[in-house]
Amino acid sequence: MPRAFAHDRDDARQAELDVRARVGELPIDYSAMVAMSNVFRVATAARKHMEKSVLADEQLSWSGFTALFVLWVWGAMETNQLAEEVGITRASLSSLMATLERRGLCTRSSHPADGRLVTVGPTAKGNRLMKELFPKFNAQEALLTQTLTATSRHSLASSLRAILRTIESIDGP
Amino acid sequence: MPRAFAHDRDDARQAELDVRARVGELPIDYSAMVAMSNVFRVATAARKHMEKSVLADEQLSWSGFTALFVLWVWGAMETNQLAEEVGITRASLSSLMATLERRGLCTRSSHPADGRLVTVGPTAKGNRLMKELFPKFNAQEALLTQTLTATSRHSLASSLRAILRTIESIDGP
DNA sequence: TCAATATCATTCGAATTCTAACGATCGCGC
DNA sequence: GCGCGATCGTTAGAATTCGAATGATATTGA
Repeated sequence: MPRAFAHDRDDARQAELDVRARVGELPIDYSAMVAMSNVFRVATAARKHMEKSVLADEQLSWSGFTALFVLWVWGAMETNQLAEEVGITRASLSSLMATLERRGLCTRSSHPADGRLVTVGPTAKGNRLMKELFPKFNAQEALLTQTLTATSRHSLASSLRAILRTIESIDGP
Repeated sequence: MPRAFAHDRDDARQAELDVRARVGELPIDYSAMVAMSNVFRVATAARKHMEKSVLADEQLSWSGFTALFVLWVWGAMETNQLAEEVGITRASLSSLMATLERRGLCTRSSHPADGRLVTVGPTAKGNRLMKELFPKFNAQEALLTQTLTATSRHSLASSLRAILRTIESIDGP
């Protein structure tokens, strides 16, 4: 088990002591360090778990799944907006869409009024795939959070939303 | 603001309703969905924030920073262990170490007793860099969690550790 | 009207990561 | 001693991502 982002309480405390010993007298916010490092660690481990248990069978990348999910729930939108939803740059979305379009899961169509814009939408095949895939994905989400009470899950989500608000107030929407 | 992983309570509720409308009568665990999607979203946004505000100046990748931090705090170790700490494969660590070694931040030395093993350690330059960089990194962690109370941060970390335990019990250590 | 500026999607090259395959090395059984 | 399977770090090739540059289109201002 990694020590750097240990999840056992004793190991976490030991990690804090180790860092404290290394940093010296510099002022460090340890509760922020422990909270954020666990966010990163869980996200990495959970994403890898999802990719292997759900996405690998369908040869779908993480971003590909996210884009398809967004299009499945909210329908067609412009590439600019989809890129923000997925959390990648427009350049990355451009190549991602090329991949998804080649597999018949998405379509691109130019905006009738503004020739610069491109609208992206899901195909029937794409929507069918997500209707089959999302319940499997969600079942794994439920599995990973099975030891948390409903109250803990809501508290977790609430704290994370607060962090997200702070980030967006700093880096912009 | 993205709708898919909205952090405003009303938007989050609306997202849940939208998904509910799309999924139909299939049973979905919404508290798990909201909790996990916020983990992913915060991790992505926070990582990008850190890369731009702290790591970009030093031309350091996320994994490069993580590896250097681990070596700074716990000292030299074998590549196998370091790869697990950083959360990348041994193959990825191999090329990462080549980069860090070329910049004079790490050293590789073969194990005297076991010719297969390679021990990785930080250089003085690497340790100096981390001593300068980590306080800046931590200051940003504190900034991003500034709206959370100490109790909330500990609760957040505790819930995340519980998820981590579950993942490791499924996917192995 | 039309040139200058802005915005958009895309392309290009570099960096990072992964899986699979490889060669080297170790430990075990005979 | 000596194969044989296991383990290690590395390499090769593919996929994904990004920043910067590009070309097309729209908008603004003189």
